Amino acid sequence: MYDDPDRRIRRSKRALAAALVELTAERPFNSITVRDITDRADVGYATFYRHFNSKDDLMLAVFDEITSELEASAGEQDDSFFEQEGRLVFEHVQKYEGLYRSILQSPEFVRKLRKLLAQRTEGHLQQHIGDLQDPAFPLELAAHHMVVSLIGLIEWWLEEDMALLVEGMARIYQRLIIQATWVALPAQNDLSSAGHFV
Amino acid sequence: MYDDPDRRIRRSKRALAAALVELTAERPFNSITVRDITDRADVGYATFYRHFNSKDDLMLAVFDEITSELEASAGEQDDSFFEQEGRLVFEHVQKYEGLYRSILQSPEFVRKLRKLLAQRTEGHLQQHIGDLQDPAFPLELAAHHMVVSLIGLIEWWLEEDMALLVEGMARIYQRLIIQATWVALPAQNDLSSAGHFV
DNA sequence: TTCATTTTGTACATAGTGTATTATAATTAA
DNA sequence: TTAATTATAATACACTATGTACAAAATGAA
Repeated sequence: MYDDPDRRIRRSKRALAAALVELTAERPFNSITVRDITDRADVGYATFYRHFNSKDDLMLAVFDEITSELEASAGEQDDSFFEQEGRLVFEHVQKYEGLYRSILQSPEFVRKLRKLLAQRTEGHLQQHIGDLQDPAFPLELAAHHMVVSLIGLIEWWLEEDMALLVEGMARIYQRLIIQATWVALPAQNDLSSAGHFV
Repeated sequence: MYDDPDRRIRRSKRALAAALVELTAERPFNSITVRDITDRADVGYATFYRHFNSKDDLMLAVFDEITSELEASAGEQDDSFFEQEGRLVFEHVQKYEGLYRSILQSPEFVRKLRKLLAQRTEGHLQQHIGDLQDPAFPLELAAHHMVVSLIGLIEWWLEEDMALLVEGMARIYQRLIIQATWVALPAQNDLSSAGHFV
């Protein structure tokens, strides 16, 4: 995003992104106009449209920026993926609170976040489970459930102004979502086989 | 909503509500304007604003209308609440598919739907569990989780164009959400005590 | 320094919202 | 049935926001 050879372009994009982050920390995403962003960034109104197609487009770029950071830290973990994931995610939320609050208000971004997480989650489930699929309970649905629940947990945490510690949320996540989903999977519905998850 | 003494008011409101339901079955809620609704309802543009403050306000009224129907059927059940709930909800979704698709696109209505369901769910949990609360895992969070997951399940079902039967979804709901959440609750984390839920 | 490109400021077309007005029509209450 | 009341339709209007167009000025790359 900020890798253009022309310094003016880098400067404009950076200013617009920073302005959006600032504004989303102050008030709801819906209430922010393109003019608000360009004013805050101290950039001409038309300049915005040279680099981004819409307000959502800018948000998407910012979103990609910060999620790649989460992806990177999650990528370092490997077989201990599910144990670490909760902590990493809640730390990330804590760091980018305002942005998460905005993103979670916009169905489009929630969809994007879901897709990102669901893809990873299904892969990891497949890896742990093998091919013991039940057509009455697709693995894809299990992954979807885990992701939706995680996002729900994040929303609840933010609504409660992050009263619980990251570690507490990670533990609840582990128990209520990871472990619970594992147990509910048709092929291995006893705790003893839960392996990594318990 | 339709209980005004003046027949003209009833007629206008009914026409506007029906038009919204029709339009939401055809295309996304966001893309529908007030003018679209009044055109479809064959009602004057300004008339809309005599009865509703906004497009959302109308949707809210329609939403209240159909959820009261769900509430009524759920109210008939009592101690077998959690067993029946899944089937009732998925039947309701099937009946009002277009409306659910619209509602689930709007964060505001999702919030309202959540509140409605969460309140009921927390009450039922309390009733089954008593006062064995753990501050590290509030009952309110368990209820929130159940509701968010249920809505997530509905969304997945709609995305898959309701390929699974109502009964199948109800069974998955029972297993993946009701039973799983019960097991994850701190005080009774063994299957044998699950009582109603297993 | 030169020259290509970006930026700026502004104007404009478009689209949607919500309010106001007024003649007309429907409804209620008497 | 009639009179008073009230809703409706049609339209105009102010307002807000979006996204595009264009010429002049500023800036950066070479």
